[in-house]
Amino acid sequence: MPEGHTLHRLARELNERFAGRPLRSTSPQGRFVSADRIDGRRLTRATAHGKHLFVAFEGLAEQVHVHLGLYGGVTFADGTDLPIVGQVRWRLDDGSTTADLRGPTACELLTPGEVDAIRARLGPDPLDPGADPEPAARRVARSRTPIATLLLDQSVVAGVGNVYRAEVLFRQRIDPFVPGRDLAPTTFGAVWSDLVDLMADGVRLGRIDTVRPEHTPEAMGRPPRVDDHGGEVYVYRRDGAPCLVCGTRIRTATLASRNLFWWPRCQRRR
DNA sequence: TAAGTATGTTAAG
DNA sequence: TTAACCTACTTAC
Repeated sequence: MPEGHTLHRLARELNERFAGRPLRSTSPQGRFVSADRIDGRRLTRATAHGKHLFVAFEGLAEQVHVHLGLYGGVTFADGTDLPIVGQVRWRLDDGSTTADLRGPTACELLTPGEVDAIRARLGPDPLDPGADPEPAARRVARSRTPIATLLLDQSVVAGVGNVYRAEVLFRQRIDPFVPGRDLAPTTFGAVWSDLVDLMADGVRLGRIDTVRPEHTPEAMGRPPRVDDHGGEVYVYRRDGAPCLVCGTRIRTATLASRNLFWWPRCQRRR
């Protein structure tokens, strides 16, 4: 379930559970070859930038870089020496809790220079309280690329994935195909501040909920919905269903090889 | 048993 | 633009 909120939540959980504690580090699957260089060290700090996680350890200049890709994830469980279930790339335990990482695109030990290089190619992150959205606004304002494509470009805004993209464009009533340069001057600012709120909710709740109180099934007098990905949303993967606002049907299309969901009737703003 | 799918990214053509 | 890669789970045959 990895959009930016998942990684920030994971960084927080690693800090809460493991910071300052010496950890056992192994690679049950054998594919994280540097796991033993971490074994026995104390975790000093886990940080997230967009969808990237960096984990630092005492006495080690390098940091572990993790990217979960499409379906990677970390599970925490009480106990140690637990049986290995499935493919576990990296296992950490502090003597009482075990964390297992499965299915990441990246799990590697990187030099400070390599870490800087990754961070340098990422845009501002709505989950970073000190982030400056101006560089992102400038990129959008100069681009002929559709706003829906720009929002998934991690060098423009870091951490937005396919769900937040579809949902923020619906909430702001923006036509996904409008070129960035054709958006009204205030529109990107509204997108950014909505992302700041939505993604902070995502970190807090551990799921993506985007439906405003006035549009919940209860408020609308409709039966409750269960979305397979676990959140309450307006458009993501609701193709064929009626729009929660106007009742017409959602459209779906492929844009830059990702599924896009939107309602043309509600999303006309530029 | 095989195929398809998923909140992602990179490299090859 | 396409294929490849990482894993688990569901659906089709």
